[in-house]
Amino acid sequence: MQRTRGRAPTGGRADALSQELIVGAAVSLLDELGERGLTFRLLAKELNTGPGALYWHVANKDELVALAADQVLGHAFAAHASPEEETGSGLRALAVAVFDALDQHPWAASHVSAPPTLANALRLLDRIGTLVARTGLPADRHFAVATAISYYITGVSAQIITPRTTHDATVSRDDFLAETAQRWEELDPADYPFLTRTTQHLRDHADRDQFIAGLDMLLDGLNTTADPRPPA
Amino acid sequence: MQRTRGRAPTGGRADALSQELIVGAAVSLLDELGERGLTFRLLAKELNTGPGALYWHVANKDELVALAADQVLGHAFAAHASPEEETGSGLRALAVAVFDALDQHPWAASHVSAPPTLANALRLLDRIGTLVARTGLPADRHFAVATAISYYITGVSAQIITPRTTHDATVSRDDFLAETAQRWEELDPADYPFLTRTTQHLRDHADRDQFIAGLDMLLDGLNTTADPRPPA
DNA sequence: TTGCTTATGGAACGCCGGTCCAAATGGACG
DNA sequence: CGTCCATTTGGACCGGCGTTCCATAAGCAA
Repeated sequence: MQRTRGRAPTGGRADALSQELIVGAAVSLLDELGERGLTFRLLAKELNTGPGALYWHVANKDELVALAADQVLGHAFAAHASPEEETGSGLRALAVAVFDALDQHPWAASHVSAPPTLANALRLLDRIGTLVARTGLPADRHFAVATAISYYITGVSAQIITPRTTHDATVSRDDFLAETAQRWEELDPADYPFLTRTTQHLRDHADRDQFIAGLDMLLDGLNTTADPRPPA
Repeated sequence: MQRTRGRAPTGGRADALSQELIVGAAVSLLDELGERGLTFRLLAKELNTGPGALYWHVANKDELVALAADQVLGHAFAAHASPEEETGSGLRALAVAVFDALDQHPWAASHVSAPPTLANALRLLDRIGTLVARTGLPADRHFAVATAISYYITGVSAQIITPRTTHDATVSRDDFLAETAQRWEELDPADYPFLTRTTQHLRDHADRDQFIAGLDMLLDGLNTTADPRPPA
């Protein structure tokens, strides 16, 4: 296997395989069929080759999916693009861009991991850290704060988005929420005082807004500790 | 399949199978071998039966793992136990209890999902909501805030804990961090100004403290919006 | 042309999740 | 105490998966 090395020294075949090509095709298949539907046999057929050839460019399925997820993470930077913004909303915009990217490729949400080793995951953490460093925060807290934000972005996105890949595709999100809400209503209010009271909010909530609501809480906490106490 | 119904009407066999028994054995096997190592064949052998019998009590592997993860979540309540505390540290203690429970069963971290349908996931969200409701927060924000905290707890725990299940068990966590730190050091500081600067923090950080650091940021954000502005 | 490295792709291996169904079990009823 | 029947069991089996193996092809250097 070549793995880490770059392209072939020169020309190569016209129909040459490459890791980028394989990962690209994998992303398409994952979008279409989900993680369970991605198969080395199917992927090979898609690329007019055999399963064995793929293993020359990719170690195994885990690595393939990880690379595919990292490529999706790259979409977020393409959409975001502008690193030169003021601190607060810079972090906010970056976070939302990541959420949106993962939202369009739900299978990827549960495969972006930390501490990052893949290219785009590295870029993400670095950008967050750079934005955090522009705050008034003492330097020795930069790492903890940056990773906390990074963990929030990828972890909470995964929590919100992943369920969509699990549920039967035949039942819509609204129907699923309505069902869940009804089940909550049938619980004993003595055991579940909160849930039985909040079913309407469950029905009405928008995933993206919830991600942002929590994000704003987190960033508010950041500002509280960043500025010792701003004038009232 | 019986699935949702309770026990057999009366006695039943001495060596009778049950969902609890199966899930309990599954947890042991998952602790020992991880998700990939859990097999219906192996589990059946462990319980002195055949794979077919298990499917009478459990729909499929996904459900089995979800039930097992929910049982692990239950451990957190056993450790926490005291719902009658003041608001701030009540949420904090509950969150940490969940993190610790998942920390001891890493395979479970990526399988606690929301919106909850399983027993202990429901209990968790309800407790969080109840504690949030004791804050001065307006009632129409309870749902968003409670789910944000719930998402943080399960999502960030998963981010922090899950990688441990992936890495080769032969290499220690410290070695892995050292390797990663070195790779970060070798990056171009022009492309990765933050990462190349913060490798020592990566080496030294404790996972549990990082979870708590982010949690405190989030809860600070909650207090900021809860109290309009406390006296200075 | 020759020899070697790089890359291919199809056959084969071992194992898995899941289904099927013949048989065993043990109360309910007479 | 014997018969019946719903419940539950468990082993054989199926299709398909990830991965490995290896005979072969394609490009490159001499």
